[in-house]
Amino acid sequence: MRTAASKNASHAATRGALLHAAADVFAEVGFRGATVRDICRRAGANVAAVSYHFGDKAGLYSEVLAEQSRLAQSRYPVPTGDADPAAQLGGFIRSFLQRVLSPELHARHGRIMAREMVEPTAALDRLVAEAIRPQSEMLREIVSELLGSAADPARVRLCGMSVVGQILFYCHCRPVIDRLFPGAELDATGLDRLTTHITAFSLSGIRGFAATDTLARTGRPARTRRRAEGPSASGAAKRTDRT
Amino acid sequence: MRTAASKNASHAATRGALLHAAADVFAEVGFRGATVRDICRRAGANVAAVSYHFGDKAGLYSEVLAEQSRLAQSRYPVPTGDADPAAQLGGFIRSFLQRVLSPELHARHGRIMAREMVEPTAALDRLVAEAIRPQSEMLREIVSELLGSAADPARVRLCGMSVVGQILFYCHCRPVIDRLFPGAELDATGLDRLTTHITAFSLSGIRGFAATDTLARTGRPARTRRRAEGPSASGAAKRTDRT
DNA sequence: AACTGTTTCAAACAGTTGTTTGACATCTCA
DNA sequence: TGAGATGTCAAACAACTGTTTGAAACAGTT
Repeated sequence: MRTAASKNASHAATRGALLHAAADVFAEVGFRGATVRDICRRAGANVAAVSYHFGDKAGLYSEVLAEQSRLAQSRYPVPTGDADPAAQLGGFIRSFLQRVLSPELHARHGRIMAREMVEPTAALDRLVAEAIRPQSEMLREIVSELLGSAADPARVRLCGMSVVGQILFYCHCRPVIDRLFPGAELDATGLDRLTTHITAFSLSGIRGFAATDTLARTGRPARTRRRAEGPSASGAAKRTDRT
Repeated sequence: MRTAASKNASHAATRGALLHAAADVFAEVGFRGATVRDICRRAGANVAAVSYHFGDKAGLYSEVLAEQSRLAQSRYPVPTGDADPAAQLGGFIRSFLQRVLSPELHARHGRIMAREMVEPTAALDRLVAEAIRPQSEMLREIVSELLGSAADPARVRLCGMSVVGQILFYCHCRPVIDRLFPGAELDATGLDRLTTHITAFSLSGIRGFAATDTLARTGRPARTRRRAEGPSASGAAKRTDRT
């Protein structure tokens, strides 16, 4: 049997060093591109260490994914308060952006998550269950409040994805953005600008749908107040967006 | 010297078969995951064929990327007409969605592009120059018209990215979406619903910024007409969103 | 000191990778 | 027909992959 705590400090040490180095390597070149030799070299450990501590490369990756997810969540949690829905949405967007784009987290967490979403491994199911679905549920409640109680659940989902899509774009397409608009850094103030823009854009977008229900509740036909819009815009959307 | 056309039909034949098979394989497992042996097996060609026809694996990939980009562009071009800006935006969004999500193109073009954006190879520069930047410029002009002539160029850029972000989300995060909301297929009618939603959402979002300028032109202070919003919403955006 | 379980390590293993090689087949043009 | 270019092919090459092995180093207990 093992003697509780003191047995061997080196166990936790090399295990931690492996997780640390692996996060860097996986973020840089992805799961496939990463080699256990490279990871172990950076961690100052032997090649066999991965097999010993995590079973195999996939086990190490899965652990890195879970740890990065926890770390980002505790570093920038979604602020839960009794604020109005608009402020709640702003808080959700801000914390989300910080998790995937803040310089401290993008290099590892953001890039690893982006890769995992585009090119999923067996670890994605666990990630969805433990990290992504709870976030999705939070956003659903916020958008639902903004749209009004009578909102179509499908519309709530679509609006939620419109919000998240805007956020993740800067994470997933960073290489393209850097080439299209060089010099547009994403430091702290850049993140602030992004937060305010996406929040304002999304609030307008969501309220464009909410207007219908709001007016409906007052008994006034929604159509009379709508401005003329493009043919494929909300006019058409009202009839077709069902599921 | 080579004798023009008739020399060897097998040249173009195996070259085409390689491009065809390579597009499938690269879409399925990415550049790194693809093996030239697998590609050649599917193409019914010898292992040495890739080296002979394209120099190396990277050359083949670069050619696949360029060909897929041309193919998608010619299959679903952005409709250019003298329609009003709102309809133009709808057309842009529709064609973009079809290129990356329509069943015929998503399996190859959409997935390859998604991978290339998240995990770029040396071929990304060419792709940006030949395919992405022209699209970006088209969108810039549409959004610019919607926002009004006095619009801040940075705001135009941000709005454009908000639009594209919504679109690409369904392409990049498809594995996650399938797990979060199983059964939500993306057939032709699903694409229609998506088009109308994103168009309506974006028009509202963009017009939320345009309102300021519109009101400013009438000489009326913008603030007086604004509803109360979240602190991090458009109120803050007005002051901070500059670059 | 001897014993125990734990952790590290150099070395090796078996398999796959992209690419090259030189022989062979096929075709064009003189 | 024969010279020469062009395309295909099986085989081999060298490098790298994840993982395993058995011995050695280590720490704590008896």
